[in-house]
Amino acid sequence: MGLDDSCNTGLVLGLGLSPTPNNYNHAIKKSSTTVDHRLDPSLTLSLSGESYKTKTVEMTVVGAGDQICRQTSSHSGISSFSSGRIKREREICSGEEEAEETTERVVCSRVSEDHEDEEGVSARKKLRLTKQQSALLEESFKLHSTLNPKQKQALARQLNLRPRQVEVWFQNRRARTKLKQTEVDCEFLKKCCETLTDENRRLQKELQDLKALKLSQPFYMHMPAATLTMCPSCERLGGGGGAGGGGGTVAVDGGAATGPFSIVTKPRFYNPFTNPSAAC
DNA sequence: GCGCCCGCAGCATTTACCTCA
DNA sequence: CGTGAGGTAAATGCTGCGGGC
Repeated sequence: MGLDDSCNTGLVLGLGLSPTPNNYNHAIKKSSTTVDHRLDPSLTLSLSGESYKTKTVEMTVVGAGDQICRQTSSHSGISSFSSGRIKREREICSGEEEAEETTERVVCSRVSEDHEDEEGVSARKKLRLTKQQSALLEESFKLHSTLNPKQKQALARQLNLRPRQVEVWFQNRRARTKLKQTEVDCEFLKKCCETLTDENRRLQKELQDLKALKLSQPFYMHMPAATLTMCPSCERLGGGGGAGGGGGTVAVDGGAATGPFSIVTKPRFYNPFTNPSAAC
């Protein structure tokens, strides 16, 4: 992630406010679903955002029959699905049933097969994807973080999974990516905050030193030039105009030639958002 | 053109299962 | 062996968007 990536988000770090990065986390957590309306400082974690539109695909909900064959686990590995999401189940499942003969792949289960116990409580068993399946899904995710129905279908067929499972996997995968990115960004912002705090502290101290210097040498202007002190950090002559500063804040001048000792100054205030190398 | 409804996809959040220390 | 934490598959509810009317 480049620094610019996280800095073009309208995020503002304000010095002088108590740095509480945890608020950031909270904000992200609560900005649910209204991605477009984020006004709070936030990081936009945009994924590739392929947009596609599909037509309704009709399917027949197949009855029982598929078996779970787990390669690496000793559990039965039957995945169950609540029947409440019929809409979701209305996906193309053609071809899934073709995979019955495979000996090594996970095969999807069906709603009707989902054993409910006597009380009718569905027993949700967790499917564990094989390494092969995970690897292929990962590969696919690298190519596209979202899938169109055809891709989903093809992938599902390839993996002997139901399209819904592929879809869920991609959803969860996107969520994990986003979470990871959020953590990274949070760390980055913490560092930025620390850096800026340090910088501010340093500048405040520098200002105090300059003020003290000015007080101790009130008539320095009449002294020979050789005795003038030079600011060690910015190579600006001490006692230059406008060193008064207001209320503890450090004025960052643009190097305008106003006083008798005006020198072109280096840009002193460093903004981690524009100076990535120095920031973190 | 505009508003309404519908279907769909994606997301955030939650739940539940599984593994492992 | 029991347990808690962490990972993750799956469920649920909501929102935004596009298309049809």
